[in-house]
Amino acid sequence: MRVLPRVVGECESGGVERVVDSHARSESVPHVGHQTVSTGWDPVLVPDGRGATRRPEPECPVEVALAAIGGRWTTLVLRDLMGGARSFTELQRGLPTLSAKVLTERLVRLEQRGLVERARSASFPPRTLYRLTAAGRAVEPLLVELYRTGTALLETSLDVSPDDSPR
Amino acid sequence: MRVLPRVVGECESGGVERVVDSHARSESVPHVGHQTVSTGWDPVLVPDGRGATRRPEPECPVEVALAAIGGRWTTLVLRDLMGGARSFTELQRGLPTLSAKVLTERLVRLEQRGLVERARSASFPPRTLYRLTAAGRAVEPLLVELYRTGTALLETSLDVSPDDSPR
DNA sequence: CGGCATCCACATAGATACTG
DNA sequence: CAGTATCTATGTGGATGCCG
Repeated sequence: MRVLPRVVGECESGGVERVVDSHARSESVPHVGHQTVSTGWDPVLVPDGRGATRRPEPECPVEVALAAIGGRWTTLVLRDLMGGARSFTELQRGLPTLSAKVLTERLVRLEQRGLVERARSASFPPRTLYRLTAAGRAVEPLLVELYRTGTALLETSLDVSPDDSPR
Repeated sequence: MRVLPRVVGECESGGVERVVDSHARSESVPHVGHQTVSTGWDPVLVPDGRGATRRPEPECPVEVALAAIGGRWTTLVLRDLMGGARSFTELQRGLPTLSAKVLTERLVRLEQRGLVERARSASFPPRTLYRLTAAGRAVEPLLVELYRTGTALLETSLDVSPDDSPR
């Protein structure tokens, strides 16, 4: 993904460029700090300097969001966790063809990113519950928007034919 | 993404399930047609049957949206095209480290999906212009939402450390 | 139950070189 | 200008099997 494939986004920090020949033309990207400054792009799309980048940068908000939901199955896991805490096995039951390996990977990543927290119960049988954190719940509007946009695309170009997406 | 990466989504059509043992428990996914029916998930996340799936299905709106923006560099290309029509070389100038091969791939996919249209001018020197279609413009709110969510994630979990996302 | 360790297959990104 | 053609490296998903 991928997704991602990873997927993509946009950023820019301070004076990171050293490979490109950038110092003779100040035409665009006027070395913005962090606030709303004219970047040459629509300010709705690029509200601050972190989006004014010429390549995929991990610190770019778009990249951060894509990384959070990126990877096959991830949005489905998030969807199921939006309904409340789930155990490993419950998640597997909800997604029967998802292998334990991939589910583990997804949960580890989501936990590393702070979207999910793991709670092991000391009782018997031992149970591990996964639940969304505040950060995890913060992606719900994004999932809704993905659904909405996908619906719009299906209505606009009603062909799409067999899929061959990168991720 | 890889956005991509592959990434993920959710769907369901008519009576597609034949692998799973589904006919003794009508607990969830009550064989919904297309309208708003109780699926066991939050109706905000799963407004219709296409989102009530147990695996990534290409017809699911979420998958469709992710496929549209999926793949490294794709959101950056879309961002630049949001500013108006661009030639191949102009796009390359805006994204200097993006190889011609990948840019070509992205543009072909975006065109196949109906998000971008190509216009060759008969004049000399020959110029090819890429511009967004109505469907392409329809993804702008999604890009905005990605930026917003990414910003929220950066504020919430201000660690994220070096990236190791799948896509 | 809740995973981890392997191995495999394939898709994709990137670099490089060439062309109508 | 606007791509195409290769080749390679890596990553990511899936299957299978084992373990505390």
